[in-house]
Amino acid sequence: MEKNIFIAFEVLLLTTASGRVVKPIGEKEGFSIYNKLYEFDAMVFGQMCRMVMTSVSGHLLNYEFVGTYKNWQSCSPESLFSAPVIKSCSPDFERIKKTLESQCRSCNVLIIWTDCDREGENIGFEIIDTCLKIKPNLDVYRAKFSEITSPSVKRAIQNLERPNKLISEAVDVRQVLDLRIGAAFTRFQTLRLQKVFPVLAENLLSYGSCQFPTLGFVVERYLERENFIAEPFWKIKVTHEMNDLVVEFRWARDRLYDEAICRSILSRCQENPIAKVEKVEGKPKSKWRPTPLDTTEMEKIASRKLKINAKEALRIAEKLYTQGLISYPRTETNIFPDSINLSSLVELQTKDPSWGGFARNVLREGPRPRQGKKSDQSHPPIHPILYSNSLSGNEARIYEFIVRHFLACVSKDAKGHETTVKIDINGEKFTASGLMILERNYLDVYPYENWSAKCIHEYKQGTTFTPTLLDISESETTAPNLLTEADLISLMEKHGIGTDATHAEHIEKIKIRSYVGLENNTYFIPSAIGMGLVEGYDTMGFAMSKPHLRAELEADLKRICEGTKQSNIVLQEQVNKYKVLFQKAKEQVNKIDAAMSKYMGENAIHLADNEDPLNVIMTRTASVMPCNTCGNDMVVRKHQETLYISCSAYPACKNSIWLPSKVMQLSISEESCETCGPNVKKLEFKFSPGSMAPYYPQHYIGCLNGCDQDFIEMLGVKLGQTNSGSNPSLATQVSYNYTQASTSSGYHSLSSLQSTDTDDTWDRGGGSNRGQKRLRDDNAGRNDGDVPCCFCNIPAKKLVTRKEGPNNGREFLVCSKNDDEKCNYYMWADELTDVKCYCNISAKKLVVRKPGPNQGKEFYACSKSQADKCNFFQWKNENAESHFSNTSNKQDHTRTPQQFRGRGQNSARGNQRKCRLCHQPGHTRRNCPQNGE
DNA sequence: GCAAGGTC
Repeated sequence: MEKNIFIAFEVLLLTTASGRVVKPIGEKEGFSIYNKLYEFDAMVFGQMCRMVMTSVSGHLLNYEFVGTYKNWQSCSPESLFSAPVIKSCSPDFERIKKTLESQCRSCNVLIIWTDCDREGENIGFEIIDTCLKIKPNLDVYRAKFSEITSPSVKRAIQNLERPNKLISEAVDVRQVLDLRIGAAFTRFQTLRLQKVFPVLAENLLSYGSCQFPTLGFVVERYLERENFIAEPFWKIKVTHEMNDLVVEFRWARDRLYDEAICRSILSRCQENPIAKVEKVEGKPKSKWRPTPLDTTEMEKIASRKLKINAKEALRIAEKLYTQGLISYPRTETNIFPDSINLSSLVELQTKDPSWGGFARNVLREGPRPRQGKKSDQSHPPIHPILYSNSLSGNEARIYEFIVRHFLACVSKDAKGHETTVKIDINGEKFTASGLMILERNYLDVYPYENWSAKCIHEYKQGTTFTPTLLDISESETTAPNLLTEADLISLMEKHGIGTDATHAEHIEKIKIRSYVGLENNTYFIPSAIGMGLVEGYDTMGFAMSKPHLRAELEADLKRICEGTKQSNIVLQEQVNKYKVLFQKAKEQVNKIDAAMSKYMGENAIHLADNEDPLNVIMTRTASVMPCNTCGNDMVVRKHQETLYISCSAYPACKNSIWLPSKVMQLSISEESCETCGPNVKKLEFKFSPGSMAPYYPQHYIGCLNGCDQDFIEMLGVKLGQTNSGSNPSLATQVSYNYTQASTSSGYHSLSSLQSTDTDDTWDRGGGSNRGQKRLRDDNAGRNDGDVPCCFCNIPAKKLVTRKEGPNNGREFLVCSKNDDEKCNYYMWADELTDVKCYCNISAKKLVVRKPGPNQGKEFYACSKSQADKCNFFQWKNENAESHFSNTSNKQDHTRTPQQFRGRGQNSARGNQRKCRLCHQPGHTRRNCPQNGE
């Protein structure tokens, strides 16, 4: 084998280069139980290669705000337009990422097989970025396929391309914009309206670039209907009754909106009310079978005909897909590729008592699919894969519909014969038509459509007859119907709002948010909240609820893909555009209040400026000065009783200035520092009595940017990293880095952590430790119990199990950070040991359970989860010196755990002996814990 | 507590 090729799929598929699904040489578990690994050999680049294949499940990484920007109360919504965002892996996807990281080590080439659309390209780059971090010299290719069939896969592997960064960048732009705009406007309108209308206190009033236009469609149709003025119109009605059959003729002028003219035409007809048959025409007429089924069509028909809403229909289809009964349900394709074996799929259905006979007929004639015009280049139309007769309820109904639709679209159009009769009554023309159905064909298997025959008399050209009725009829125009779910999906598709996979979600979202409701369980009607929001922004002159904002972005994204516009420029322009809209919306927020008030029938509470929740946040999160590390705002914060000034990008940036306990109050003054410039605000301090030198007043207004050296020294803030001020020696930033906080033993006392707020507990550093916050060494080893560090390398928190059961009362340790920041460290206190693993955390003690010579013997191993743990292993009664059975390798004995770890990585190249049984270093097969012999 | 996009 020359090369190892690592392929990553967006959805799982096992093929060889020839495209045949094969029995893999090896199937092994990755870290994620849902994303397996397969190994097989295939010919690539003219040589036989060992392929390792796995899948990811959609996006691996997600943009999110960091630190204080996640918190609604800690930053202004407006700051979200420029707040730092990071792309990170959510916990659910960590295992998939780990599989990629571990597998790519042994590969030379990476081939991306994600869907060949924009999102797929972006997912591809998430995989690439993940793997290149581990193995920078991987050669990366992109397989481009038009569908997942044997010839297409074969063609793709023989014509590998390079991944397209531009396409991926366009998706990044969309992601960042959706996040910034969605979060900023959601927080803005939620915070404001909850305060102004207490009745909304529990409502989340979200804004999103897809959900809002979706709401807009509903409101627009509702208003069209409300504002509709009916207009009367008149028609001339002609019927001809004979042998109990009434034939109705249509007027060639259809309708007239002027009664007088219509009546005068009628009078003329009545002067000589004889109908002359001018033409009788007969021609074949077909009713076309449906095109192969794509997602939106499935949702629309399910909603219209089965009365199962789009969200539920898609959920059921996904379930049928995971059961292997139908093909992938999220597809925009309505064309069957030539290579798909339709006969065998039809064959599977021949055993069914209801549609089996029809399927046999199709087989006899040979399946002939009617082809549509859409292709997503990835997935075939939705079709049954296996036969099932054991489903029930809506699952059975959706499955039956998919089967019937499939059989219908590969059968034949219905055929009929249409007769059209044209008559003349004293100069006015009328027509009537009849329909005879000759062959029902697909209609026999497709009850979701019908075709009615229409009878007509036998007329002969040149003959005459006297109409039974010749009169005028009056009607009026009717308002358009409210939108059904199927109408809404059609509008979303037409205007490019959402994707096939998300239409149903956006509709569901506006229902959950109480922006819309359903009338007669069928027609969408906007709620007071929905009306108020849309009209509020409309009165400002913004088309927030119209689809064209999204359409403009789509056009720009296309330019990025084509290389005619740079992604950073598009992002900047779009962010600026929405930021201006946001600022205007904030200025005119009263208009939203007024519109909401109008529809909700509630008075808006008038808020003074200092009561406006947005202003309150602004005051609290006002910038003291720019951070000298990252440029974001430094803001005043408080931890328990201790005031400090920290970078708003925490934890991405940990720059902070902790103030001593003698600072009792701190506020930002209106005044900027004359020396440091307009962006640096002076601070108003109030000190505890007698805590400062006599010449400092108890109230003092000063700058902490570095220009006021006397004050900084008096305050007791140690000088740290140089600020960007004029005098580098006057810097004030003190960086507290928890990872530096370990004592020599690596253990901290719980009591020392709890007392961090008192100034004396901390050694603010000096000399080589300048700028680093350290715990005093004498805190280690106190009687109240040493505690180990968690994965964040800060002392863990000890808790007691309260849940009833065998562990009730047992102590355990977890990360001491807040819920949204804490790591997943978990350890029983009674399993704590002094031994540290390669991760430099306390190892746990375990017992060999496997029967054999080692059964009952105790050993130490990494305490992290299976997915995260290192290779550390040590028998309990052997000291660190005996880790390695290779005694000639003396220098290893003095290595630190970190060095061992480095060594462990080298060992992949064969420098270090590993156990032949479990392939872990540090012991031999003879004393391996897995050795049951 | 926020978006939209993948997907299991």
